[in-house]
Amino acid sequence: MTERSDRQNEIASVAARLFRQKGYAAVSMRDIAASMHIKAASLYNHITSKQDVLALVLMDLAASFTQGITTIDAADIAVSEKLSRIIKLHIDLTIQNPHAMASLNNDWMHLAPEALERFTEQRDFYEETLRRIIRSGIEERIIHPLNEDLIVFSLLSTLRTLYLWYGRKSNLSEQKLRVDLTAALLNGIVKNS
Amino acid sequence: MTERSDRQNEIASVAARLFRQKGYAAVSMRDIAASMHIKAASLYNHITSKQDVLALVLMDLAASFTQGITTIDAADIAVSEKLSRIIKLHIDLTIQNPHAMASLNNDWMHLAPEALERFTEQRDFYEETLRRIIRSGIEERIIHPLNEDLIVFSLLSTLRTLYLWYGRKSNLSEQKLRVDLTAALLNGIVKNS
DNA sequence: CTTTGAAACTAACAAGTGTTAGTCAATTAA
DNA sequence: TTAATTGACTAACACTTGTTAGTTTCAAAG
Repeated sequence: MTERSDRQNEIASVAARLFRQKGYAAVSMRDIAASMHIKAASLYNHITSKQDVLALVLMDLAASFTQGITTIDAADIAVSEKLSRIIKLHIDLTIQNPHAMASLNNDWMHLAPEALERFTEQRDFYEETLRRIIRSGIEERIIHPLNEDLIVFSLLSTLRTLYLWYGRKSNLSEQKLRVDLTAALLNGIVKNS
Repeated sequence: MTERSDRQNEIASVAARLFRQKGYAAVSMRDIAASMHIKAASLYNHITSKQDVLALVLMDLAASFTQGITTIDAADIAVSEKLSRIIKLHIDLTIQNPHAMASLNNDWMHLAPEALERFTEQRDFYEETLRRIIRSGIEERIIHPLNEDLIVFSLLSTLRTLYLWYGRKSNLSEQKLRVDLTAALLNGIVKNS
């Protein structure tokens, strides 16, 4: 895996936007090319296949999540602080890559077999790490003793689909988003629990 | 819109499963036909187009959500009870239509224009109704005064992606799912809030 | 200048797409 | 028994798909 050229990054950026709108399968190489004002064949001077474009869109972002949660998990901090930082990680990466987040959720199954395996490995690792954090929180009596898988997926469902509505509705600042989202996810929305 | 035939329901059922696996655009009419052990052309004895199949998959389920939240909202019950019932509504409909739920999230933009408009109307109505419920909860001091759009989408993100993991992980009963999910969403996961 | 390299282009391909037309066998209604 | 309907079939259509081959343009390096 060599360094990515500027043009490759442009392709990945344009493709991510289109993938988000219509999904990987509904976007043609001619669509991507037209958005760059070139012809489809010209794309192949920079990439080797359509699946390669998808990998360009996904794999860096997936690696950022892997690296992010690894760092957080290794830190010597309380479980609740780890969770707060994980929420912030998702917010930061979503703001930086809103379009690619859609493909991360919906298009990853169209990766070529080798890339697909690397992707699912990272995804499994991420979920497993988060589950370990949740479990230790339950053992420390810091987290309510609910089903731990349920907690993991309840958190991830919201965090992974942040891209769907950040920026669309009442444009709250990144800071208020983080504070309110952390409160909603960790402390709940109903009073006097 | 006439009554749906048995064969139409079979097509919708098979298509929903395939749409979930690969997405609408990546599923061909020949794929759907092969899953039913007939030829693609034979499908057109029962449906008029591929987009029609998608409408068959989506529109009934969308109507169920609309009807469900309308009934709940009209009931003379506390806000927290409304929220509990909305959570149950999502659980019930997800268990009954796990595959179609995926298309409801990811494939609706491929509907033909008229169906698309009806769909987005219902979706907007659903979100607006939920937001009104949340807002009245905040005004009654029952719900924490967080950003109301954030609360709506935090809840819906989890509820709409239930299909992704129900049945996959530690097979908890429908009852425990409902109880724990309600607790996690409404009361939060961290103690002593 | 000349050469080289990158990056665009045109043209074309084989395969797959949704869909239509026309046919035929079997079940149902008269 | 006959007529009509249903629902499968084969064959084909016009179009789009990802991709390759070969060519041209043009700026940078020698």
